[in-house]
Amino acid sequence: MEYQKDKGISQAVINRIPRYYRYIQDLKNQNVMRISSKELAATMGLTASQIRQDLNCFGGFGQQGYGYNVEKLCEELAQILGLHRDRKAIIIGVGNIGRALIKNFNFPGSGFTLVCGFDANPDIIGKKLGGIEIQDISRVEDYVRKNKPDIAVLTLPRTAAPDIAKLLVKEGIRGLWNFTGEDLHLEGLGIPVENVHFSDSLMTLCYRID
Amino acid sequence: MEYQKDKGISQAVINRIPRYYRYIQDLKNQNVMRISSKELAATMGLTASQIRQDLNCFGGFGQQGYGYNVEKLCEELAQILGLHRDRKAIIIGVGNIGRALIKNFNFPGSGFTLVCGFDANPDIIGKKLGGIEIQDISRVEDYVRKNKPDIAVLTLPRTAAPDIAKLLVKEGIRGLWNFTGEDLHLEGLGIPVENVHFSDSLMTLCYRID
DNA sequence: TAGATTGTTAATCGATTAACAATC
DNA sequence: TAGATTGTTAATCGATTAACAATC
Repeated sequence: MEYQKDKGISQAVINRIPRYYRYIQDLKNQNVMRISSKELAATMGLTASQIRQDLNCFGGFGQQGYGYNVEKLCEELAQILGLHRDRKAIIIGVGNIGRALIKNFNFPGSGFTLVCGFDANPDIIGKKLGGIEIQDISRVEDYVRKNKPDIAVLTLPRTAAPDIAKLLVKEGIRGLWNFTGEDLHLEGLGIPVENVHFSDSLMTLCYRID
Repeated sequence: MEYQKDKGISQAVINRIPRYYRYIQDLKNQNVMRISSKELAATMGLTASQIRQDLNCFGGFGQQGYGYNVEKLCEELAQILGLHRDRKAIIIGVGNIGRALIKNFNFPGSGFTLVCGFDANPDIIGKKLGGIEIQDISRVEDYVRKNKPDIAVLTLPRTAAPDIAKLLVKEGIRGLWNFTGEDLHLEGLGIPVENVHFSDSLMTLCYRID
């Protein structure tokens, strides 16, 4: 079954779903059959109440007196997240971060297939890397129009990010996973953007180790 | 002046400080002299009220009828975050992600100097990379005890993460920047941990592009 | 002075937690 | 049946927004 997006679900809840999925997947891999909200809460450092509230935004997956069936819940969470839809992703910028993602990151595990990379460096254009071809950045506009990838991973220099983002949106890209350090969500792009800010994360650590 | 850590300041506020710092730094680089909470709010997509509330957790940095002096506010934010304290960081695991961080990431911009790397691969042990030496992972315990680095960046395989984390804490590490995909904050480590979960971030994007 | 904008208190809103009837 | 645990409503808590007196 496919989940209808209820726009009333808060971002706070949505951000917790991948974490639930991770824990439930681990339990499944350990062949645990069932888990109660109380046990899961203890493992994850949450309250049982919050887990039940969160899951009930999407449906009643549990059973009174029993708890949650791990395998069923795992599948429900995958459905909620849309992991079985096999979205296509392209990556723009094949420097160190781009290469690290291409070679190491488990895209299918998050619902995506990485289909193509783009860069401006003639030394790598035409080469293959981690099973995908690296094309000239000048061809990205044409590529997106013709192949309709769902999202673009932005691992190019920060200064180039806003222009590329606008171009991609114009050609119909549906989401951006943004590693450039530039905030992109505000430009009224009209599509979801996930900004990954390494430096913000490290700075809060700097603050916290008094 | 040094800021005394007021433990009453919420995590929500703390997480916004690096973003304020980024925007104010940009304004400073563009030679903007002053900015009002109203203008800044419009740029950042927040309310003016929230900005004034947030900043006033740390002090009254503005002036009625004028707004905030950009250069002064920039310096205050750097002080709040503790960016001038020149913390020492080591990195554990020099695979693709580790290498990408070593070569590309601006550690000083977040208040840290990367001083040493560790890995198990004999091909790179003893080599230099991005100005730092890569040592044998077996020497990390001794190194931490003797050199007292402030934080460790964990870019090693997930399965090895919990054991290494415990060892580091035992030897006096004061914070962890964790890229392994394993949740580390729950083990009662007693030190701040920043977990960077690429897959969680990408999964929420999968959810949001209906 | 008049206009602008802060710092701060009060009001609102939303998210988390507690409680418990329903039910497996 | 008795015990356990859910789904859900109500209570609490915290965070955001609005309002405004203070003041530059």
